[in-house]
Amino acid sequence: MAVPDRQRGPVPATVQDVAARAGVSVATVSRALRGLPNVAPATRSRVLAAAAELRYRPDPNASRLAAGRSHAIGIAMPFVGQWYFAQVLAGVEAVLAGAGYDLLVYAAATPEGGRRFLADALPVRKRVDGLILVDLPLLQEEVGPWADSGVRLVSVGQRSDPFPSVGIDDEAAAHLAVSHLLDLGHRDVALIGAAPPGAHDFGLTVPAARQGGYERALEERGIPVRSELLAPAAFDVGLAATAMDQLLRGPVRPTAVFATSDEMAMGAIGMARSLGLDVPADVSVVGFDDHDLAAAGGLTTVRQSPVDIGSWAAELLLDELRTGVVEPRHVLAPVELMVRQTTAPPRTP
Amino acid sequence: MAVPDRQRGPVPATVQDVAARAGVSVATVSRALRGLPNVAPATRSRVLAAAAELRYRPDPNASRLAAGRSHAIGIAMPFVGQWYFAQVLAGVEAVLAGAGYDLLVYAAATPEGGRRFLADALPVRKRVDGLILVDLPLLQEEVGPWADSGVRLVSVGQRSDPFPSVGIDDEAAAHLAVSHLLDLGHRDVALIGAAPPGAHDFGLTVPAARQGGYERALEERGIPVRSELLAPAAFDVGLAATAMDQLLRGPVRPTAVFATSDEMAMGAIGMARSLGLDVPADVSVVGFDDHDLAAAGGLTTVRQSPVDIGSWAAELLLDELRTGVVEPRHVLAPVELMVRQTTAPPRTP
DNA sequence: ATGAAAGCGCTAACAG
DNA sequence: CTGTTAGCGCTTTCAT
Repeated sequence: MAVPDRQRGPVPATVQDVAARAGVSVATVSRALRGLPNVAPATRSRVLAAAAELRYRPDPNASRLAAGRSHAIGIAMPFVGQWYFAQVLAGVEAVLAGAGYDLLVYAAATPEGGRRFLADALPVRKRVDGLILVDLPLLQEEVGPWADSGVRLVSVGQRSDPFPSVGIDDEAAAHLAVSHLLDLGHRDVALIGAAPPGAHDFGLTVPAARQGGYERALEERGIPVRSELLAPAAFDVGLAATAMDQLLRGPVRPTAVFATSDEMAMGAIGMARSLGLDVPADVSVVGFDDHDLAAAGGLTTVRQSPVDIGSWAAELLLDELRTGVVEPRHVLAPVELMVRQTTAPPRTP
Repeated sequence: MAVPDRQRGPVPATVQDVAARAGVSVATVSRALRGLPNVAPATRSRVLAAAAELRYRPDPNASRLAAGRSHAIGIAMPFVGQWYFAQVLAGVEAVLAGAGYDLLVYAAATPEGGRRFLADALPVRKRVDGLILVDLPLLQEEVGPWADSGVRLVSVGQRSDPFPSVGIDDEAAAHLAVSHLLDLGHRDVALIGAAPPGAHDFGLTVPAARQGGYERALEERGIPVRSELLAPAAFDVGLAATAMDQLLRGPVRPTAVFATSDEMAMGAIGMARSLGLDVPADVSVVGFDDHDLAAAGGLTTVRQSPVDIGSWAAELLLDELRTGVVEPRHVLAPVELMVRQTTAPPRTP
């Protein structure tokens, strides 16, 4: 038996082989291939030619071990299957692929899972040079360990000072959405996606910020915030539908609803319609995100571009990795109100 | 200056440290920590204790280099942002995280990108032990190089013989959807998501298989397939809306439409409604996938569970990696017709 | 059951 | 500008 089952085919070439073929030392090969200075042009092209002929590919693990850098970055988030997260991931992936970095994905799945992940930097160190945290709340006491770990952090959405971040102004965006409803004449505006009790325990700020914008918009018009109109729904379509059902049967029936994600908005609209109500005639709904399906559904919403947000986060991280400089910038991504067909003035009684 | 900016904090412990602390050799530490046999129970617990005290974490790169295995798997797909792919990714991630494997993500973005990725196995070898190909068509001549590369392959959706795969029976699923429409009495049934000209050049079989099921259902009832009712839309919401627009204005106005993804179905429905038509009274629409938003939208569709498909693919791959045995199985995942509110009998004229 | 020692393939001083 | 030479931290024969 000549070869063990795996690993057939031509034995991969190593730096040694390339060096021999080019008639130089391995050090020169390493320099030439990585584009470092202090290599004579003629030598470099000889090395390049030899490498090409041998179809040489550096072993990433050997170089990671020797250099202490992985040329990989990680992205950690609550779920990979939800629209927003998948979009951010897409944006990150595109930038990293272009830069020749590997992308590792970590999903937290539950708040506890997120806590466990953030609580210990050791498992990821040496695996990635940097990490993008998407809507995962870093606690104050975890900052030090991560800073010491050598893993560069950038956060998306949820901010994690003192690390750089990319995201939108959630408070202002929510204010924009709710003001649109108020401008139309609504006064009984419900919030689907309110900050749930306990969210603060996990340090989540996004739901709270959006609720803050909702409250400010109401208060600016002298409309009191009523807890009966506040429904948490954990960014889940089904829970949003249930919440809508209860709101519509509740003591004060809202004439309009602000859902803090388009997925929740669609769940709410579906419920309203299955209850025989017309949207927007009977109840207006404004969402958040501008989901790929929002336009098709005629959904009025606040648009953000998670793909861009992901791209910027990746670029921020790559910059930091390349320059070594940590600029604790906070990039604010734009939002825009997209008025479509799910909002209208309240029915005049 | 005591320490270089990066890499502060306690210097990470190595096997050497653990060995010293436990009073054994590094070889024994290595064996004990990995649960290999031939380690006295007492010794093992001493090593475990020492490792815990030192907060030891093996350096993945060193072990990859020495052992020649990465304990990482990759997933390659056309897009990470689309619902189906994001779900598959979620399923894969969950299984791998549980198994302690790293997950690397590669997106092809274009057919050409996919071709380039598949054309050369070298870049991923040593990075991952296995690779899950989602709807990426491997050409015959690429099989050998991948088999030789040592990277284990499993495909999802699009099949890549002789490698194992997980997926649904696209032909049968489409047949199910279209038969539902025919059972309702429709005869002019359009297909949004037809195999585009050129798809075959890339070896894509999924659109063709779904179209095959559509055609068979019609033929079984003696209904001729008319090319005017066949519209490609590249799994894109906007293109589907455009296609719907043209179909509804075309020579033979369909009374029903089968869209090969829910996203396309929703685009089509949105267009129909904005044209003042009622769904399903004026035109029935059946989708494909059972997207998270399908139920909320009352969309009739063929359900599949991409999360499960991803999980199974990951498990297949892990089995193969652990046992070394390649069982060229083809796992067929279930589908189910979900009849909701977007389909009804054609209006009787 | 345990230890000694030889690498895995590459990078990074340090010389020259 | 180029070569020599240590390692990086772990796994794995081969002894014992």
